[in-house]
Amino acid sequence: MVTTSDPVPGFTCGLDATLRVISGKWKPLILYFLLQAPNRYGELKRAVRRVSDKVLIQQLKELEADGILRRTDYKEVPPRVDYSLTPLGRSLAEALAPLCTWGTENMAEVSRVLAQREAWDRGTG
Amino acid sequence: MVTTSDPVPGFTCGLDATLRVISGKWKPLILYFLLQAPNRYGELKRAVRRVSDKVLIQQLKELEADGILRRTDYKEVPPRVDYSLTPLGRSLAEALAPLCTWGTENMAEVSRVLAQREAWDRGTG
DNA sequence: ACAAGTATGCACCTTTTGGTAAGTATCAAA
DNA sequence: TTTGATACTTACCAAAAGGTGCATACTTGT
Repeated sequence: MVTTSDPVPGFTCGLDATLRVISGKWKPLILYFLLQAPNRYGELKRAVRRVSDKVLIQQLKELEADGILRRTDYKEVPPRVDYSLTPLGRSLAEALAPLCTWGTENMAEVSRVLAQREAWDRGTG
Repeated sequence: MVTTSDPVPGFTCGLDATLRVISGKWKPLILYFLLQAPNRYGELKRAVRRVSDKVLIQQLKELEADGILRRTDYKEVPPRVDYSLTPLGRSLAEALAPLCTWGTENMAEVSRVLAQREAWDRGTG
């Protein structure tokens, strides 16, 4: 099979386009927290529990490059930087809201099912 | 640092829960296509362009294990199997709709910005 | 004097994820 | 009879993604 690799993708649909922007282990969570308000780097880092510095910075940079968020460096010392959503970013974060709701409503179901899958993975994997 | 690994996660929020279910390169696309037309393996494979058999099957299995979709094997020969959303799956797929819309509305922006990032990645990498 | 907090960068390494190519059983069309 | 379609499976491998730990430069609190 010849996986025709397009130099400029050309998405199969809107969802495809969106996924290119939000794929990254912590990106949706970053957007979610930024929508509520926390902005300084340290706060974000504490909000997005268990993320490593390297990856958090990296994903913030990508989101900035994609015009989703804006970085403001106050040039103070000790360093003070904050991150906020651009209008584009805000609209994206809002589009994520139904997923939050879904997760909240089905959290019990999800955690049950995920626990099962882990057990099963250990047997199969 | 000691990354406290929880045996049973305990999500930080609803979004976190949802992400556990839909993470996988092609899962959201699978849900999206199944919402429009519950259907056969081969059709799905053609719809989700560029996915490999191995991964498509694997993600279908996980979604089935998670109660998102249902697999029906007609026990015919040549094989005939189809996949459809469960009610839970349908609600999830519906929650994805705003992301499709967002992607469609901002597709130009997204592809521009993504092309830039690729160029930049090659410089920085 | 020393630790801690601040926002990052970097080298190195592990884990996770996904892809390739081959094979299975059966039937129908060429 | 060879080919192709069907829905998978498996072994092997490459790439992507993420994590760890150390370093920076300056300040505030102990």
